[in-house]
Amino acid sequence: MPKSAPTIKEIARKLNISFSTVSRALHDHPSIGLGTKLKVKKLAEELGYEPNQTAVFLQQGKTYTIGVILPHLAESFFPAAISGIEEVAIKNDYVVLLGQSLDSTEREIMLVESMRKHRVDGLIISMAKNTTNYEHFEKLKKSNIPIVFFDCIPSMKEIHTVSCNMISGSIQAVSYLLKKGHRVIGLINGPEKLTASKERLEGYQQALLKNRLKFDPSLVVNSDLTKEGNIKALHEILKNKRKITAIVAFHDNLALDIMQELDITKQEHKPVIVSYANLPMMQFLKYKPNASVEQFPYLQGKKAAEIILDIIKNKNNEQNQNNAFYKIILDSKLIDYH
Amino acid sequence: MPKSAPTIKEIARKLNISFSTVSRALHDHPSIGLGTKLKVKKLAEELGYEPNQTAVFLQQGKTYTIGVILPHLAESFFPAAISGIEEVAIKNDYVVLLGQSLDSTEREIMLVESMRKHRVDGLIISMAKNTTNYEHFEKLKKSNIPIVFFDCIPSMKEIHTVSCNMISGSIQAVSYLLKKGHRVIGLINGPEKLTASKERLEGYQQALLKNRLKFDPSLVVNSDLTKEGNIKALHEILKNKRKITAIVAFHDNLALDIMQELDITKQEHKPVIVSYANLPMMQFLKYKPNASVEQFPYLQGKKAAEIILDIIKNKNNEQNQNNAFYKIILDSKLIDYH
DNA sequence: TAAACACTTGCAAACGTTTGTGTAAAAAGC
DNA sequence: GCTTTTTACACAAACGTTTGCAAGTGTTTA
Repeated sequence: MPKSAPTIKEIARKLNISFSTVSRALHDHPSIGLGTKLKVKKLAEELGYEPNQTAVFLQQGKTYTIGVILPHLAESFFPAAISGIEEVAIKNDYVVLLGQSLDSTEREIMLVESMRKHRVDGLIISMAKNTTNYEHFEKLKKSNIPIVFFDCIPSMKEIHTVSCNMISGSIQAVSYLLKKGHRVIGLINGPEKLTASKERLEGYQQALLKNRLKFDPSLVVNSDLTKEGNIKALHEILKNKRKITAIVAFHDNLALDIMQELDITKQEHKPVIVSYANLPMMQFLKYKPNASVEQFPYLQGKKAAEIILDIIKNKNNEQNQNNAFYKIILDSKLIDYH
Repeated sequence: MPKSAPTIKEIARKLNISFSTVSRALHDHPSIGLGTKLKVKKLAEELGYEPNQTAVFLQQGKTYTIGVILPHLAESFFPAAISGIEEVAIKNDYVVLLGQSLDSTEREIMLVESMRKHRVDGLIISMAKNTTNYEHFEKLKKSNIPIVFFDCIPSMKEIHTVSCNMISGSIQAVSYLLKKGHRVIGLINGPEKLTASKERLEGYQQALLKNRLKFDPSLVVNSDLTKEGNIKALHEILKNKRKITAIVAFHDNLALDIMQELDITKQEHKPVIVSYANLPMMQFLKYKPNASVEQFPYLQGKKAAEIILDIIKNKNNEQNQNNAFYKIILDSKLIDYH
């Protein structure tokens, strides 16, 4: 029968001193005599004493925990982001509470509630794709729990955000193709309403403009990002009257889907493809896009964690009167695989 | 200036009743009058009251948190395992504290300490690959924090474990190759001391035995699992006097490395390859092993979580006298890609 | 009419800390 | 040898809960 963990009171009793003295001794408080300090520390060591953090949490009103809610870990973007978050958290003696929303708003709400109950000091969230109601986030703000959004960000006012600007990467992607001589470049984009899609389109258009080419809306199609949707989008775009020699694909996965389809249907002139994500698995692939836009998930996670810790630490300063909101935008970058 | 969260005491003051009454009212304690019960609940709702869990934790000596420590999330095995864990955790109103050891013992120790300080109710661990000293785990056991190990398990007595029996999968893998007519089958294994490696070898030998073939030790080489190590192992095995027509590879990643190398060095008769992991990315690959052994990470995670919760919940029963230890072994299964 | 009983509610201790304040004894000043 | 300062410790409140026990009503029973 394992005895329960030793407490300060236990040490105090055994040493016949008050438990406040024990507490101070363990914290090297200057008003404690060297002798007792040593005695206390020795006994604490012997008993394997560890402060009960839940008590400390209650006392300090802090849990040294940051919550992270994201759609899922299957996409390699998120493990990378978490690693960035964890790195910063560990350095600051914080700990990471994880929840996957699985892109379900309902589950996201539940996770937010759960983390609120567990009194996380701050929250880092990549929103579920189809969340449109932000009440649960508002409630969180009212609870005085700071949030930093990254990657998939709600369209709310007065929030802290970290994101990666896809426009720059898109310009690079299209410019890359233009430089290679392509003039009829298709864009298979994601769902129209997504910010991510809008940014890709924006960059696509800007790159054309820069090169004094006219934007042809018929060269842009949207996919719902399922495998069938991707294939459908591919065939749709190939129907274009003009001969498409290159395609910008919303994501590496989409790129792989359509490359497979191009292969299966034995297209004679396969278009050159560039996409987004720069998934780690790409290094293993023989047939892959020509280039892919890197979104620096690790860095995004790191930044988000730094911000949340900064907010947490300055929470009680006069600083918080100064209602400034972080809005970090990293630049994406095209990675050429050849 | 956001006001701090409302407490039971606040509600009590506003209603001019004692806070113990409030507490009981909120918990639907039978001894509280219906009238006050309603009053209390109404006001609690209005104020947006949420019990301060850290206080509850302190009171109950539980945190409703389970810690998960694993090497890293980059390998898709672990996100799947976490998903299984999270699923069970959520259903039981538990929450998941995550830490990546990055296969560093030092970091693993730090994480264990950190989780212990945060008083997780239980811990699920996939050990760092090169951890050989188990003091930190022993200390945990002494602290009366239950642990369930999965995937990579220390060779300790009296621990709870969930693992996937690679022997069955290995037998299937080799049998698969034998059925295809291969008689000289190489095995590129992982580091010799790993249980995972031992099990693969064991299965390899058993399959041969079953088919009355003699085991030839020269057909087995070990790799350190770095890319260079994998390539080196490939060339070493190909030097064999006998003509190797098939290879069993320790892991899909190893398989991909050596397939790339076979391609680069333009071997005329490429051996057929089967490997382990059944990585999700395989579905995207055109050139991949013929088959791969699935280890059911989601299921392993789920089982591990179910066990840890069972232990936590029965901790104070007389049950814990009965020193039984869970040892769940799932069977692996060969997945044929063709 | 007193005793017994529900039914409600309040009081206070407990969980394990941290920390402000009070107070002895020891050291210093004169 | 007296006051003053310093040193080293104890006391107690607080963080927000839960819960055993006591106590106050009002109602039923003998």
